[in-house]
Amino acid sequence: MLSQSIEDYIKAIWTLSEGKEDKYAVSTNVLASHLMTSQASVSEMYKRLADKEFIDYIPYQGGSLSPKGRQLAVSLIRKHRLWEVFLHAKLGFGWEEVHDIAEQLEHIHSHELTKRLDAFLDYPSIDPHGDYIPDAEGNIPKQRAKPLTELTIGGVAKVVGVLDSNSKLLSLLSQKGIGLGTSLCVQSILPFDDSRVLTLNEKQSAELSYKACELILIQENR
Amino acid sequence: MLSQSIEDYIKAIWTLSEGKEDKYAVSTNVLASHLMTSQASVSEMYKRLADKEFIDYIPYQGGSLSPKGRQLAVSLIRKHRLWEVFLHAKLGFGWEEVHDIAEQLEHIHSHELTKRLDAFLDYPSIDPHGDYIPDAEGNIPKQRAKPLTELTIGGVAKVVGVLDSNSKLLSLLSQKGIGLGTSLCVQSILPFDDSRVLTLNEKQSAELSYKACELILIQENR
DNA sequence: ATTAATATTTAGGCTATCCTAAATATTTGC
DNA sequence: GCAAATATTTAGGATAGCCTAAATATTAAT
Repeated sequence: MLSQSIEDYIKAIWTLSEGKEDKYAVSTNVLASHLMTSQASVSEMYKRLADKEFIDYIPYQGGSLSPKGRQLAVSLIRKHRLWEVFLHAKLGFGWEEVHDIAEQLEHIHSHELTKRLDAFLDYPSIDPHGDYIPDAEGNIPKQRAKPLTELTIGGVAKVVGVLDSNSKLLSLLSQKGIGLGTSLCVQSILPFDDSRVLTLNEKQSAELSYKACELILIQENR
Repeated sequence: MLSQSIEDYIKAIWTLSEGKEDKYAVSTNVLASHLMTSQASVSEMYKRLADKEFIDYIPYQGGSLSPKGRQLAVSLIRKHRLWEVFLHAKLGFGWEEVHDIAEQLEHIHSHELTKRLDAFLDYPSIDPHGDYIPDAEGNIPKQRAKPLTELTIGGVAKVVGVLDSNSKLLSLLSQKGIGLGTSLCVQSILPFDDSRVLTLNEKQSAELSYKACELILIQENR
């Protein structure tokens, strides 16, 4: 059984090497200030983590996650983000309040719990901050989802989430035929209020206010 | 901030002195075997707990919860049981599976979380094992709820819960006009299958199978 | 009431985790 | 390419828990 402390270190290393090249090593310096602890503690923990084969550690160079470490990190991130969705969508916490509680909930050990929570939440793919939730196998999209307002005219993308569980927004969207997975294209941007005219699933068209577009997260087709 | 270990001790002392007289002292012996630890560890922890004023401790006599300790214990029990309801009613875990996970969840610190969870679950008063859930002020009924099958003819009681979130049972009950708070009296017990004939709220009467009565929890009027 | 049995505490150690200060490597500036 | 600045590790020590074995209290039995 792993201590909370070990899990915190692993998650921090993952976070700090997000988007960096493979085998990116995190220095004790950077990790210590991220975790608000001393470099000495990090140095010591690096040895312990290397022992347990969670990281590859070269003294004076820093640590990088091993496959085993990355798997643990991603499962923590998955739990963290699923709990954030729960707190926001089911308990009505604001997106800015969910982090600290999820920080504790992510350490609950139960594979079955995670599985059932995922199903209960209807298999969400993004959390209330717009970050992707790794799937059960640990896969996670590389880019961060961006709001529909950042899609330029002619751009084609897929809806991956909505940044608010406000039921009015959701009902507006379902009324217009927009949901998770909907493929859309920006046809034009109207003058004055910047409303978007969209083509949905290459068929119908719909108009959506700037305010609504800000809360819709998309993943652009490459 | 309190450690998980301290919380476990406090909860164990509460559990072991449940139903006993006020100021009932729990011996190191009993507590050690309950927590599967050594008596020496308990003895040591007793000193720490007494220091922090969670217990009154007389060496060689054992420890009893102080008001502060009792308050902490009850808040842990409350969280534990609320999470059990969540796991059972919302995530579909069997009542026998919920304990171990709730054991971890009860240590999550957030007053607001507990409050919102309580509301989300619609302020339940019993957990999936039929135990009462302390309210936000820490009040908890003394007796355990018992199944309707244990109410004798002529006995009057109030429905305090249902031991299964099986929606078929719930819809059967609402169809018959039985819900939380319904006051009922056993008019007769039918031969052969032990079905109960009940008087509801001193007005209508209803018949209920033994199988259904087993899952309905009541609190007898004194 | 004294001894035998039982319960409890103390002593002495262990590990994980943290800390500060000192020692050692590495990097950078000239 | 060496000295100064910076980064990293090691040394030494603290605390919370846990353990076993030894010492001490209490209780029970004759």
